[in-house]
Amino acid sequence: MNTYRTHFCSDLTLKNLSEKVTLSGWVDTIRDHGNLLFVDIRDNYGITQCVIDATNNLFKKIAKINNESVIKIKGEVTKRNETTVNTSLSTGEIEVKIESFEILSNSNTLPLPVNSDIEYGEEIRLKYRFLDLRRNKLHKNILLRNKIISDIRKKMIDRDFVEFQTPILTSSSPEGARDYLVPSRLHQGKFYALPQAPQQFKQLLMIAGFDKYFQIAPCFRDEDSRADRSPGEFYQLDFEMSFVTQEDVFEAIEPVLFEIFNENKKNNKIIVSPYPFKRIPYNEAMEIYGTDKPDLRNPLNIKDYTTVFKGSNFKIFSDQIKKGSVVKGIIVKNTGDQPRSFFDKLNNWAREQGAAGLGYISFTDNAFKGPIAKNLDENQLLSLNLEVNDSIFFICGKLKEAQLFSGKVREKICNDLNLLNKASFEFCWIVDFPMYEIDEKTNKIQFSHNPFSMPQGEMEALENKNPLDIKAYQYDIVCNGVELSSGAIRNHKPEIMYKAFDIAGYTKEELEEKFSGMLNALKFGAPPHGGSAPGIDRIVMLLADEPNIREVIAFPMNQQAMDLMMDAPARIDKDRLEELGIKLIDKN
RNA sequence: GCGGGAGUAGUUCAGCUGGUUAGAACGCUGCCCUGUCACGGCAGAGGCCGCGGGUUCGAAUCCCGUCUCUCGCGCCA
Repeated sequence: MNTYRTHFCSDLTLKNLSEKVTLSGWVDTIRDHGNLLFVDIRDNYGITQCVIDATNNLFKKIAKINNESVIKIKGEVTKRNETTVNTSLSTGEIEVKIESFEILSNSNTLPLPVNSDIEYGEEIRLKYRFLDLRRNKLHKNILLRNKIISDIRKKMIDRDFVEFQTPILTSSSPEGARDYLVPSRLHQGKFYALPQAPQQFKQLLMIAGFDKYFQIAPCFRDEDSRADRSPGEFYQLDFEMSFVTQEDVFEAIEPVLFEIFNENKKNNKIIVSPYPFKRIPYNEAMEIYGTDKPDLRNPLNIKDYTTVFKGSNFKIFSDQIKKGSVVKGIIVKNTGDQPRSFFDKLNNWAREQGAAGLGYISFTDNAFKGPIAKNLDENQLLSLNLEVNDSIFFICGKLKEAQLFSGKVREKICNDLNLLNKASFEFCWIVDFPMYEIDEKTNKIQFSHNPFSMPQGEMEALENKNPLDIKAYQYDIVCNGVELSSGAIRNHKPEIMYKAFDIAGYTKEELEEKFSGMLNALKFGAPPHGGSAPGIDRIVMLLADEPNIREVIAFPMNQQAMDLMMDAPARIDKDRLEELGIKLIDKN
């Protein structure tokens, strides 16, 4: 190939026997037998074993090389003796007999071993990220990420989506997160904001007539991190389409997601749910799964048992029902014969979670057991429809909190009993999100999602319906309990926009001041349009089967939003601050 | 901002209800070793037990404070 190498470290096989080759790469391991030594040389593509014996005068020099030094070796490809073949390497049938070598770059003693798969602390991994990235797992994850992104790009372009770049320095957008701000030198006292998403720009591109937009878009939000939420920045497959209904958007992206998952899954045993994906209305998701991002691999469902307990002798529940509470229950198969401790542990867990407890009834040998059973009469017990060896767990509370806690119980029991079919990706759409909700602190009506979504029923619904009953053309896509994206059919009519904001307590003037660019554009002929934006990092995380998003990002920040390698954020020289017209205040 | 877990050698960890010189493995240094692939063997160096204070004859261990990392909650419409 060139002066550094004729082959990659994954290339050589018996076909290359007797060839004189040159390899360059990192010293993975040296095994020194005194008069014979092996060097495993590693590059992006693989590992090749090289060998030298003490009759060669280079022997002593090679023996002293540190791991992870970069070397170039020249030598002859030789066949390994049958007993010494290594079947776990693609190059395991040959080795290279070293004839000469050159150290291209020395490595100090490593703070973090590279040739090992054991877990290390995140602090050291992030500080020496370049070493961590050399290691097998992370290296593979990043290559997978690249493959997924290039696949996405191909598939979107094949479907006539057009790729755009949108500004990084922009102004605050309508999303609800905190913006990252960048001070302006030319306009002192004013700030740019990094985009939380290219939401307004993609809508403007639709208004500009480009019909189908997409972008592998960087998004910036100054919010606290989670295991599946990178601090600061993340990437979305942002897309938008003109002249479409909600169903058209679903039909456009479902095959892309299905193929991405099906073509990049770890092995062929993994099943990807076929499209069209299940559509679940928000209210139904809350009723059956107790969450708006259900993991459909979990076989447990929540049902309502309020009527069973309404007139029952179980005072704890029936009294609460009189005050407006509901009772939710989860039937779990094959648990009637679990020991008392199983139920006690769950009860204790529920208390730790802040619930009063977790009552249950189990049905075995045609008898109902458990602390609640004696409080129900026969008809009430039979109406539970339990089969032999079923248990049912009850949650009582105000609707929303009962739903949410039932969701936690559903997840907890599923995990404890290991009921999840891990070898599958189960997609669903959550649709019909409410347009508005009540702010519990202020009791005021506010947007529950993106204020730019089109309300179902449009102007007619805004004028005549109770705002809390209005649904939006707003949808999420969920996979295995992970929210991959939010999307919507947008509101493209200014008069509906004014009305929608009016209901949430914004005057026409406030709206025009905040979103003048967008609003103005809608007045010059905006097509009906909508889209969505699946999170790239989360897609890679699912496909790489990683529990933490930092494992699929080359250079992530830590939980405190610091880059330990580049030392960001950092203090800025006084001169620079002065230039920007910024004076720091000492909060202490 | 709040709650859980963690912080001991370069690294991953052990170290009991307080007790003499703080251990192991990997890595590092030196020596031995011609078929290993996590090579093996012998020897050695390496520690402010996160930091500060307190209790005690005595603290890695108990108490208080503080810092750092991490998971969750709030937050992310």
